[in-house]
Amino acid sequence: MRLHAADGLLKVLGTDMAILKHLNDKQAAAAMHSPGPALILAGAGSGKTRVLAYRIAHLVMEQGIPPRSILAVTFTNKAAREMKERLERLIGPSTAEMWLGTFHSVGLRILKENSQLAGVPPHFTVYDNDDQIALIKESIKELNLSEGFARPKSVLAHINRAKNENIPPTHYKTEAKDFYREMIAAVYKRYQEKLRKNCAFDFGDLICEPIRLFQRNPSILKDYQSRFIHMLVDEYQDTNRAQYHLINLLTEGHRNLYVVGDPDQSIYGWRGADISNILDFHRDFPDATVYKLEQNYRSTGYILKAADSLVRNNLKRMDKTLWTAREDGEKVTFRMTRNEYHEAETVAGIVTETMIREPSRRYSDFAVFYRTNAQSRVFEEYFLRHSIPYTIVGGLRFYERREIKDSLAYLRLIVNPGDSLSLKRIINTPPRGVGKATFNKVSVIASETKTSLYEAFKEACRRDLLSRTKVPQFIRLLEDLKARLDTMSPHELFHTLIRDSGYLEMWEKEKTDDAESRIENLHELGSAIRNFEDAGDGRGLPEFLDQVALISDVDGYEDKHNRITMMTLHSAKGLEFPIILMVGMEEGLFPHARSLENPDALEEERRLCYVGMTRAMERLYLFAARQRTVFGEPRFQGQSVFIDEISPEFIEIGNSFGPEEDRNGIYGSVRDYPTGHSDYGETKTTADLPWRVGMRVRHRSFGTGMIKSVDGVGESVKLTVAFDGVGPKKLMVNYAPLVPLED
DNA sequence: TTAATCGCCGTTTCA
DNA sequence: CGGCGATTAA
Repeated sequence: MRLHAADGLLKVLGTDMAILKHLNDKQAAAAMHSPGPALILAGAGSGKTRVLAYRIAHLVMEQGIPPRSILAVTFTNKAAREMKERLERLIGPSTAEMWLGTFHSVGLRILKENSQLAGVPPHFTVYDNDDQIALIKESIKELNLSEGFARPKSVLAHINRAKNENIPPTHYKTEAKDFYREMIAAVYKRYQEKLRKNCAFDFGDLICEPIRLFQRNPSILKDYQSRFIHMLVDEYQDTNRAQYHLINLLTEGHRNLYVVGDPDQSIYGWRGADISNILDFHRDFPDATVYKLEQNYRSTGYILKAADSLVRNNLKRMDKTLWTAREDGEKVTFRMTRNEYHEAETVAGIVTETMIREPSRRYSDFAVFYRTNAQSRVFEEYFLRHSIPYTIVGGLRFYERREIKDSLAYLRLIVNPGDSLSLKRIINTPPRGVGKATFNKVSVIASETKTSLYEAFKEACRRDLLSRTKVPQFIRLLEDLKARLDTMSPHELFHTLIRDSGYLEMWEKEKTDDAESRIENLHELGSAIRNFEDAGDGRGLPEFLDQVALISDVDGYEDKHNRITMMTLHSAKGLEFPIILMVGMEEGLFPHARSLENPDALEEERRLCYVGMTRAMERLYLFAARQRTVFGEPRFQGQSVFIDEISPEFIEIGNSFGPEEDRNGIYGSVRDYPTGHSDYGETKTTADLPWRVGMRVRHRSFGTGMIKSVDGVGESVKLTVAFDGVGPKKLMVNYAPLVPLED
């Protein structure tokens, strides 16, 4: 039965035939599940994305479900985009009618479609973390609380947690047991009022507000319920309470809820993810069919077994056994290094050596995973210095840079003049003669007239209070651009704005390298806007700003460049690489110190480690540093418990020191590492080494050659060797199969 | 009002 | 070590 003509592959093949051909039995059964609730327990690398795609194809092509009646939620925009491309190939362009996005983008879309009922103008703003902090600081000040007691960061954590559980300020207040919680409740209330005054939503609101909208307008909910006949949720183990609530509302009539997930990969507990959503799925849907996908297609045997032996240490766990038809491959390797510099060097050594030994290798085959973003710096420096191509996913995000946030604030203000936070950010950037005193004066006008700050500044201009400042001409510029919002192209508007507001000039006259790169970033933002525009269907500035707000780290990541990828373990979810190098495997860093006293948090760290390990297809290396500089102070932490928890038969444990240091034991040679600038804490000199310029050597694959130069010290020595007939190669003696040639 | 300097403080992970 | 807020000087 094929009610919907489509142009994709499956039109010719027959969908179910294709499913039987391209999926294994378990996958096929899951993809062809008949209506009603289903839980797909999909282990790492078990092909869940494929199942999800074929499931949707099956619904459309065989069950005759119109694409517009399908709502599919993924974890990142990138995953959504990939799913969309895949489906397009399978079923053709009707894919465009489906709702396919992240929870946040779906929430945003619902709110945009019903902005009036949600009580905001259609061009509301989405606030990010920094905006949230700024708003909370304002709230704390206004309530005359001290920032020492009400620390903005932890207040935000509490508020976010409440929103993750769909708890509104009023409810929070009645539950508040102690003084601290009452304080939080007060800030939460004030914060929420401020959000509305600014015509803004935060991330939590993108889930909670649709829920509220539906509860207050049952007919609207009905519309969505009858529209979306099937709902599919990927990464179900990472949904939070509020999302769970939203899912239940949307599916309560037809109960066609199809969720895919893996409890062992739940790593967002700190973001409110509630693992019991998946563990207790059978309680909510006793009639649900459960499908288990346990065949792993990604990793070699030892990698999989090592990861499995680790995660088995968790007590709160659904039992499952992943297996692979692939060969055992190489054992997982653990290496203790001297310090973080030596760690970077060792990692780089393995990469370059592998590149030399295996000619078909590309840099993009490698990924470095770490627990915290701060760890990337050392690697970045090392790779930069040694011209090893790399790319970093996440970290200081493009859209979080100051110049970008400033320009976005300018743009937001034009789209949403109610956004007082953005106004506050840029009213005196560049300096326009608006200091504290002036600002307060205008704030008073705002509260007297009960308008936004922007209106208040306009009013102040009218009253001629700001003639000493550059505000009047600035306001004129904004008004002018606001009027041209619909006629002028977004990138033109952007360029006019940063030019005429003096923002660009502010950086131009600085003439530092830093300022120069900021200007480059501004141009890059300009082209990002232009690309967005060119991508089509009349989407303008407001849509651009929405999209920017929901962008994630991995969203922009493309592996087409031949570079080593570096990212946090959290960003690594859903990706895979032939060779993985996981660094910083030290107690206190990974598992992180803050999880050590809490068993649940420790289990989450362990799952995070599991996620990282299972990204590896062929080889997995783990590293720790014996000494690491934290807060500018040297710290010594032992190797991670996770190393000890991996069954010894799957892992080979060693260190990257010479035998001499090894003899000193773990802490024995501490004083050998001067805190000064002696490169890698190494005390040996090149004189100790057998390698000398001019010496002849033999390499297993390159044959014989002569040493041209010797760089570095100790066993981190790098040699440049001119091989006879092969040419010059850079090698690390540590890893290169190199022997001196006796003449 | 603005710029410069001092001292404190705290590190996960993110849409 | 680095970022931010508060304090001070111009």
